[in-house]
Amino acid sequence: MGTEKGASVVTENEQESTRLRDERLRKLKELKEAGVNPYPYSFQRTATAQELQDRYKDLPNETETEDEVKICGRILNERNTWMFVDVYDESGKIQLFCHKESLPQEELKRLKLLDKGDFIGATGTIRRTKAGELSIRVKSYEVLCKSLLPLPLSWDGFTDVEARYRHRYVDMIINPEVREKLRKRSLAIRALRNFLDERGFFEVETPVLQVEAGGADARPFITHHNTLDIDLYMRIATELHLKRLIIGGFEKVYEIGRIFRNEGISTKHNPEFTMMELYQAYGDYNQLMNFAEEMVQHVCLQVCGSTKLSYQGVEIDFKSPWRRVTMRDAILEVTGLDVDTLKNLDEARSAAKKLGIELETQESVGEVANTIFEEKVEATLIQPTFLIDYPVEISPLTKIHRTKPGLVERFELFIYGREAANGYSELSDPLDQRARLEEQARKREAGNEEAQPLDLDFIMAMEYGMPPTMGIGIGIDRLVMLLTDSASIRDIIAFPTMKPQRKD
RNA sequence: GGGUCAUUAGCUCAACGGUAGAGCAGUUGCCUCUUAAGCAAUUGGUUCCGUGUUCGAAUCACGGAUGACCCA
Repeated sequence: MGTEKGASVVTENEQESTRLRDERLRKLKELKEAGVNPYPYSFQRTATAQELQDRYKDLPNETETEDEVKICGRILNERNTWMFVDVYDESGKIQLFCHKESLPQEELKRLKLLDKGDFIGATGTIRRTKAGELSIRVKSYEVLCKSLLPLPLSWDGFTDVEARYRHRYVDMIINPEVREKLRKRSLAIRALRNFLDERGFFEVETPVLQVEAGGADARPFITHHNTLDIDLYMRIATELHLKRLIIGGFEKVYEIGRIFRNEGISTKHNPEFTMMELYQAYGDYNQLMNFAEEMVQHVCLQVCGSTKLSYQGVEIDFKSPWRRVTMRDAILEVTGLDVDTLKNLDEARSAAKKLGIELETQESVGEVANTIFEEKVEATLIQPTFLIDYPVEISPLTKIHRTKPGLVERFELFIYGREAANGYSELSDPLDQRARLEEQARKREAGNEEAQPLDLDFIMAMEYGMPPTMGIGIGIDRLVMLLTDSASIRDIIAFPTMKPQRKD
């Protein structure tokens, strides 16, 4: 089979016998024969590694204490034939000092049966060595788990990108920054949730399995319900259900949920990702931009301790207020082209061509304008920027602009040249909504797989009446990428989607 | 979807058409000592898979797999 580095020890469904694993099996057997249970049930520690480091930070070198502690964790290094053992728990590292004068003869000999990667629980007294390392003079220890596979511990690190993502648990053991980034992700989501909860928002959960996957321009995953014998789609947005909740009488709702889009995989795209969408009745997109910049700034402060951060060597400042620029002005600034002067599709297409942009299926001035923006302007928006007032043609769920014909009251937030959020004054006119979704359905018929389906139940809900509403979706993964200075979305997803290894 | 590059021991990497190697880890022995870190000896390979070219292929060609980066 085609193997890859880091996985040759374990193939998909079988465990290859290897000399390194066999050594450990031998030790496992010897432990059992000595009456040791290598997989016991629990261990009561009295302190974590970091607690001890903090508690004894002023203990001078070459000092012994009588303070007895019990610690546990995974062994990641050993020096001088198991005299010094580095044990790591979630909080950090503590060194064990296993001296023949402190350990019973039998346990001293049994150290040989340990390996890096094993879990151990140790009891002993606190001391600091002459080299300044806080240690535990071990009086006794017990094996808490015998590991069978060797960890990729090498001075040069565990760097093979593919192996790291495929065996993320190993990556987490070896590379502490993996855990740190996931911790920050959790912190960011908690900060977001706290922010919304404090403002009276109601957290909801809407269906992942849907008969029609609407609310965004994307291709869905298809799945199948056996007893109903129907195909269902995995959601590509939470928008249409959250609006139904607004219609149902909730005035402030949000959902932080997994979204599935059947698209390519890249450093910025994972097929499943997390989105926060919120809807609030009686607000419009101007109010929403104020709210969004306050919210994102809050999350940034909570996670990074500052509104300024460095992303891939570029300083980004999340301090509000953020620049707001219309799509027309942004294009004008960068290209010198005023899209308001384009009277028809032909003019738009030739203007785009002059800018060196190749067009494909764009069938309206608005779509061409959006393409020009994406090609020429998007990458220049480094600091947080609200791009406002989008063409109606690409915004089927958005309310018509109150003063500018052909435009809608929509913004997208760009940071580091990437889309980070999308918000608008929600379309509440059911007749207009029906017309716009029918137009989308027409595009779908014409072969555009990303055009939105006609969700008749959603239209019906709208006909019962939806108050003026503002709504926004924020891509959590991309935000966390910024907050953790991660180049790849895979770095902030615990188990990113990987193509399986083919077996031949 | 297109291009470029990568894949060799558990990990990190050499070898560039002529006997597959190193460091680390592993094993054994000595040592009760440390901070990449004791000393000595030593094991370990489907060179990602397949088909060619060649007297001879990790190396060259073609096809495939997976990944990374860039582009659309």
